[in-house]
Amino acid sequence: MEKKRSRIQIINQQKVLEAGTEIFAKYGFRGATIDQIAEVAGMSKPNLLYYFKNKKEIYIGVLEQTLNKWLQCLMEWEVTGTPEETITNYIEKKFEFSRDHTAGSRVFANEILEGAPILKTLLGEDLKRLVDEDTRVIKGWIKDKKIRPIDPVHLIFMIWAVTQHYADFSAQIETLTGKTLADEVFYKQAKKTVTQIILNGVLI
Amino acid sequence: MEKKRSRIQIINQQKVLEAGTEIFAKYGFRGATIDQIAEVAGMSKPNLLYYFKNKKEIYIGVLEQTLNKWLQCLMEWEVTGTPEETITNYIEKKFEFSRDHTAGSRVFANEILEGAPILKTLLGEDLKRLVDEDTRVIKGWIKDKKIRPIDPVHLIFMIWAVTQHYADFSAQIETLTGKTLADEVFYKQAKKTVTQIILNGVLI
DNA sequence: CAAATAATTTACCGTATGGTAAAAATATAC
DNA sequence: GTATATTTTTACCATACGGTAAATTATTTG
Repeated sequence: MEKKRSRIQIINQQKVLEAGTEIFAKYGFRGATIDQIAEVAGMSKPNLLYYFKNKKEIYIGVLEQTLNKWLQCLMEWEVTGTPEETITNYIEKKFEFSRDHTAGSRVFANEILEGAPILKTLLGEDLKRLVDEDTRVIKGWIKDKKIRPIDPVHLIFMIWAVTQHYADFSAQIETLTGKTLADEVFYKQAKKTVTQIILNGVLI
Repeated sequence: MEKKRSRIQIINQQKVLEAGTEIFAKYGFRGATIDQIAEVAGMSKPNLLYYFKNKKEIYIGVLEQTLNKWLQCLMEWEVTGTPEETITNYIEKKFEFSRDHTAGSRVFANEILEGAPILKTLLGEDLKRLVDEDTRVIKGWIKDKKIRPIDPVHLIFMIWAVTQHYADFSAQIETLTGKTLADEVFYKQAKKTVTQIILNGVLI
């Protein structure tokens, strides 16, 4: 039975999770230090450790929060429309996520680069279910000859890859174009081009 | 004037670079330790530091080697053929790179996640030139109405994103599909699907 | 084979980092 | 306002880590 969290607890735990997201995004679990996180969170290290008993707990908290947001984003799409509407909406949602949760996206990337030691199980369960569901929908479209016969799983990976790329590789993108997803015009142009290519790529 | 390197020097420096690639791929610069690299390289830490004067030198060595391979891969495409041939060949080259240089690809990803502190300059010079060149070629195709009018730079990012994804996120892909690019059938299927979607996406 | 050079090991050092104990300060409940 | 519980700070500790010095062993060169 969890004791109910005080007002200060709620505020400070959230502060730590946000600071943790920022630091883990840059340096991964091993590379991040509690001192860095504490500094960003605006509190002393022992004070931080009063809220999270060790580094791993902060990390798990950050991962959980991020994964939940991501899964929610993946679930939010409407399957009722045409393939064109559905795919457009799906890409839009993922682009929004990359723009609005850039740091979280990178924490995720770092975790997977380290071999997904913490997330592996969750990915194999929750995410697998979502992928299987999406795959079924796409296979239905193919059967009904609404889209070309492509391998669903690779289409899904393509969309994830591209949208994630704009978040994770924004340092590279910024160096090459001078822009990031924070730039409204660039954002729209990226989304439009990607949507266009994928739609033309799969629609008959 | 550099003294010429001995046989043992050449072998051991290469061993260190390979070990470094493996470790930096997983943990990034900050998260990697010299001890880990030394262990993988099969030598003691002081022995390793006889060949590279500090951690950063190993890292720079690894980055240089990887970037050179990547730039070479990007330069190797033939622009003389049709857009269809050229794009197919380009995607193929990038897929090959992801499969054959998975660890290097991840070192690169980690560096960019950390904000590309070392690579920023090089990306802004060498890579920028390549992108500008590719952009010009693609713009030519658009002008000649050989492909649809899409934003060249986002097409390039799409191809990079997808191919890189199979290297960087293979832990996730493996959890979801049970396969990696090392699996011949999976490799061909991924390449085929991606090529198909992109070609249909851009060709008129 | 001996001298010179290169490679490797052993034994360290200072700092950074994860984490703790206990006191001090602050907020909350009565 | 006082007692209680919560929060924060101060002062630490042990270990991990980056790096060095010097002695030892192996290799090359004449």
